[in-house]
Amino acid sequence: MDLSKAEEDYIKAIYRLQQDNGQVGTNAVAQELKTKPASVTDMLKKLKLKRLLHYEPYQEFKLSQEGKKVALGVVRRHRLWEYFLVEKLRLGWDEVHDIAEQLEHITSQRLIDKLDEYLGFPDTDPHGDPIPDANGKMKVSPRVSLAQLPLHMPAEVCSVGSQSSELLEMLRHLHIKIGTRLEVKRRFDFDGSLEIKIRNIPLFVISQVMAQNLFVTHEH
Amino acid sequence: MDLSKAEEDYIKAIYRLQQDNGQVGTNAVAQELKTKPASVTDMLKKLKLKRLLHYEPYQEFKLSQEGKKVALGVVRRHRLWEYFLVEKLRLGWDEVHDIAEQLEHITSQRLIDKLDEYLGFPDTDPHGDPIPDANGKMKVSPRVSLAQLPLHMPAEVCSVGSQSSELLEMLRHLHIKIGTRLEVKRRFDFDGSLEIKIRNIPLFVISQVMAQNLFVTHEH
DNA sequence: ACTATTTTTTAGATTTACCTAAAATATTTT
DNA sequence: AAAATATTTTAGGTAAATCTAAAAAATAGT
Repeated sequence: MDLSKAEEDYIKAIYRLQQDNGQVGTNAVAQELKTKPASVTDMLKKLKLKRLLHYEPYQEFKLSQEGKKVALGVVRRHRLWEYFLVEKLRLGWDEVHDIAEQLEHITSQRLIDKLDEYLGFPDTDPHGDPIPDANGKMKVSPRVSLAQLPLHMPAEVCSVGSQSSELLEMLRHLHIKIGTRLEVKRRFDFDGSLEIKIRNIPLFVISQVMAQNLFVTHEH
Repeated sequence: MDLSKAEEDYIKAIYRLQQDNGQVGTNAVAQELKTKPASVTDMLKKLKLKRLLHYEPYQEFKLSQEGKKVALGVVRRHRLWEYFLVEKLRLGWDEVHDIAEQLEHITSQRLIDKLDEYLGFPDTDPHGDPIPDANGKMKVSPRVSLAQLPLHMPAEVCSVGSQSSELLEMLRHLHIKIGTRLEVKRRFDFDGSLEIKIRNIPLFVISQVMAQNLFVTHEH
């Protein structure tokens, strides 16, 4: 079955919303794709017809098994390309998302297999998100937001909560990237800000909003 | 100005036909793009409106200066990607054309600049065709078809006349690739076949059709 | 339980890139 | 030069993906 760019975009969006929020609505999908709810309804019908989606008018909808497989394929392509763009072409991690949005729609199994091999079968993309393997499996490592990390516990940044270039640009300014080791030294009750320590850098403060968008791993 | 995939495809096709045949017609374009002459007419009007094409009904048409620039951009992207697919991902030179047809439509100047740099600013693609640089300039090396090469003159294969996988597959079978050094030992009047000598390989014969599709350079 | 609000769907248009069939124009042949 | 043939264009239609505006259904508020 060959899908259009639009179909793939909808499936990917529905998948994302399903994972993050549990339930999905036409409004949410429309917002995600910068389109209108009426257009979403049209697409839902088409995806149902292609058996990629379970859907009845006015009811909850969710991806079918087949639909999930498609979504994972798109995510896999997107993240492999992002890895390529950052690690090989040396583009900044804040400028690769939009390019990967286009590359992800190129469907050649052979291309993706070779790319994966060329990159050394990476299992996370430059933002720390897991890359599904050829069978759709991905390593989901337990992660904790910085906002929940106990004080004085050494931890390592493993992913960011969003792809927005504003966030990524700010992180670059703060010298925080995937793999950065840090520790929370203090938590301010006033506004939830955290004081952070990174090796070789003086203590500094980040907002609660930022903390909620930074995920870390730590040795128990 | 942002162009659709269809518009880029038409411009590229018209450019190719212009170079190869001099004059172009709606029929030729239609055949090249596997579409119908009526559809070509529609597009010609649109391209004229965008000032990419000089066109009046029932008359010859040709790309404007601006149109040629667009065409060279598409060709540049196509050939850089082909180079990447063969030299980096190690795909066969007979399987990269279709993939590059898709990749060529991804328009991010930044992406292409970085790709070019990553590849080391190559000036020919895996089929020996010149890659336009960022300004649209390309090194056109004087090339002679094997059918015209004088007997016993050592020469080096520098490009092939078509991208068809049938041709490329046959060349692989014959151990001929870009850079292969060879010599024409004999020319048969009967059907224009040539007897070829390649170092380390016994003499063998190729057809006239094949000879016309192989281009070589030689020291005068 | 019944409004009020929000969400979702339908109905009807629009745009892009196609198509077929027929008309208009060019070109070639006799 | 007229007839026959080619090519190109017009006219009108289709499918995909979108839109707006209005109707239908679900959810929430009192």
